[in-house]
Amino acid sequence: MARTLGSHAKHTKPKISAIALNLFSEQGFAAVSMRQIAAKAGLQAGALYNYFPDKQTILSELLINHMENLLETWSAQVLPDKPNELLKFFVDFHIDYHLNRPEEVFIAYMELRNLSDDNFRKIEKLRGNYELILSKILTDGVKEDLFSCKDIKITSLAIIGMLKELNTWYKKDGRVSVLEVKNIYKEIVLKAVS
Amino acid sequence: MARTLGSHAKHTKPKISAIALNLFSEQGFAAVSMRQIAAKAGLQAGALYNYFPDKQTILSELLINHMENLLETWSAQVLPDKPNELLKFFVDFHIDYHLNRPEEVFIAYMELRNLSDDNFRKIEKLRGNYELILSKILTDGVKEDLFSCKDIKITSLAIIGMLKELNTWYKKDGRVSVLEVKNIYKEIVLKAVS
DNA sequence: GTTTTTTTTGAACAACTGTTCAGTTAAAAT
DNA sequence: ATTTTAACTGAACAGTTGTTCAAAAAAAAC
Repeated sequence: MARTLGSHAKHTKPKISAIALNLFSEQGFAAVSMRQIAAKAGLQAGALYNYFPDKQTILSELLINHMENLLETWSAQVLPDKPNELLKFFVDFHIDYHLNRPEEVFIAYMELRNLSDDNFRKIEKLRGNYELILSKILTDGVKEDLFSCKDIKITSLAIIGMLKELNTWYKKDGRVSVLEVKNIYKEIVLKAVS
Repeated sequence: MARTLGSHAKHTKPKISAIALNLFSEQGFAAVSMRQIAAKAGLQAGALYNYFPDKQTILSELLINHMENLLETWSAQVLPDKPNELLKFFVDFHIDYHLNRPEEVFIAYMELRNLSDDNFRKIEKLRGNYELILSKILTDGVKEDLFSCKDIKITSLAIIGMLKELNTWYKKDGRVSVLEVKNIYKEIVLKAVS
């Protein structure tokens, strides 16, 4: 056998990416083999190399796309201009975006060390941009005397860390709804910078 | 050759553990081989099996010891009894303990999925105990009208998440000292539950 | 209907994986 | 000084790893 019935490159690449995302998030990059990914896509391992030059690129594409998508989605939002409203908006946005993409979020901070130096720097830069969004909100709020905090950079990181933690325990059918969680977090964050 | 000059089991096991900790935290459990660990310890791979029944046990021992140690160290502290003082004490304690053990902390939440179900449950229970320490502080504080928060469980997780984030970016020779970081975090945490 | 292009196979490569164990030697016990 | 025990080697096992590539067949172009 060779080329299989109904094979189409345009469908195959996204399919491989989706399967890889799923497997990487379940078992970790190093524990997933090319044959495993190929099998789930109904292919032989060799066929993957038509779409990706190597295993690492499958991962780095997932991570870079995830971060770029996050930043683009934020840019497309219509933002309130009062810093305290904007901060609440940011918390809502972050929680919505991340709870809807648990697998991307998971690998985005689990598999960084499997990237080449180049790709690692790319991701770090994108991450920095995201942190800057929050830093800017805090800076504006402090200027207008709405917020107060000792160190804006550290506070940004602390808030993002707090929000990130959510992904490690939140279950959609759990004790509290997304709406409630968002309200609780908004209150905590607002008080934290008051 | 066989038994090597100056070989002593009592020194060897902790040495293996320390090397494994280092490699696991650098490259991830799945990416580290038994031969790699053995080589750094000046042994052949087979010798590791005198000390551990399998690879997974090296990891699970590290994780379980880390969590047990954390809880024991907390128990040995002399605690202030006012909830707001206790909360500050908790933040100081957590930051000190964790910044001094970056590798343990790293693998403790990176490598959970490589544990057997049994060992995973053990770790989850120990973790739950640690979260309970914070939950109890918050509960007492709320009772005495010193704190206010919508949901104690979620607030505990949020605070611990915030503190955990610290380990991902803090550098000892960075812009701020440990003391300053602790002060900033204490202020954020106290305001968050005010 | 024929040719070209795209997509995939399947075998092969050399290296590496966790684990077992008979044999060997250093250290401890006598 | 001899025996016993503890520590370790080195080879072997059966399997897996990422990656390459000539050959084959389906799809697209003509």
